[in-house]
Amino acid sequence: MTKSDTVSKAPAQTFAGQPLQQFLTYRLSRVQSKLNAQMAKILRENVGLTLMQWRVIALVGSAGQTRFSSLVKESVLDKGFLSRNLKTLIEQGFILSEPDQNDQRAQNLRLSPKGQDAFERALPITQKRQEWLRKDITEDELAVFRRVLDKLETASERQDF
Amino acid sequence: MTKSDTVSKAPAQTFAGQPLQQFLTYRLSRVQSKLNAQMAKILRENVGLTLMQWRVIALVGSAGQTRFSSLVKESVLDKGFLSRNLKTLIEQGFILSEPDQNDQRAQNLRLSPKGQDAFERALPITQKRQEWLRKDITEDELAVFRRVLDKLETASERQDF
DNA sequence: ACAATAAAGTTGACCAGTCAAATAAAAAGT
DNA sequence: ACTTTTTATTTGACTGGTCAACTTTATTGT
Repeated sequence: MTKSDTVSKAPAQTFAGQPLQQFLTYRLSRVQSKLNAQMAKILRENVGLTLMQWRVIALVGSAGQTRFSSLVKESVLDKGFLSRNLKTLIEQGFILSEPDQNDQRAQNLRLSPKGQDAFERALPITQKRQEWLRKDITEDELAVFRRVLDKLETASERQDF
Repeated sequence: MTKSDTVSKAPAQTFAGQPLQQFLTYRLSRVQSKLNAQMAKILRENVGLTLMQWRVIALVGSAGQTRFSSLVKESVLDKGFLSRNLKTLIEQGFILSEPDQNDQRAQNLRLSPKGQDAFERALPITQKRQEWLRKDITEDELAVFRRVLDKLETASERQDF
């Protein structure tokens, strides 16, 4: 219709000789960002949480009583990142922080009732979504998928390119 | 040794019922960031380019003479992102920008000799690395991998969760 | 007991990315 | 010819995320 219904060559293929790297980088990040976007939407609509809020709440919720440093170790999140997000969640009343008796540096973290409630409402939804995502993927496919990711990860760690 | 040799449960598994979402999100982003980091390193050491410089140079280089707007369409990059990066690459002398004769809004872009040189030096390296990455992955595995990504992407686009 | 070191958290600075608003020129409609 | 709409590009503002420096409190070594 529009005059600039531009020629539209095969979009990604235009790119000279980079099919795999192209494919990998591009697809990986695209899929990931779509998964995140969807998850964010689901959480927003069903529980009223942002992805980030959920991440941290899930972390604390499934750990029970923890300390900041344990979270940093268990999750793979950055200290700074976690610290800031935790702070806003505490301000928002999802998480309670109490100074540790024995160690004045440390703070003990746990969900507030409000946080616990959010956690309990979100959890089954995330599980349901998980099953939903998986339902079209066979065990075999998933196994291969994991294996390829492993191989890629391993390769990407090697120095001897 | 230390008194706070904290109990250290199985690290990732601690996380309640999220294996897949966990797995997907976490693994995907990890693999991706490792691939990027490695690529960045290779480019830095062998060609002296940053990943970002390379991305844009590769884009312009394989397109030949283009316009900004075409790049935006072909790549999936954000306008703003591209505009800024292009600007710095022009300042750095990798890319030449000439106003279009017919359309005063548009600029024609192409690699400068310096940019062309960088492109030609980087290209074979990226291809070599690509083969290197692939060498442990069979055709079948790759096919499944793609298929799973497709399925995930499709699922992540659906609204009817 | 006391200096050196390490651990817990916080903060500041910074880069990548996304989105939306702004500017400016061209094309279309009347 | 003149207003409206579209297209091209830039800029600003904001989020997510990483890194490193910094403060405070414990721990360790002497």
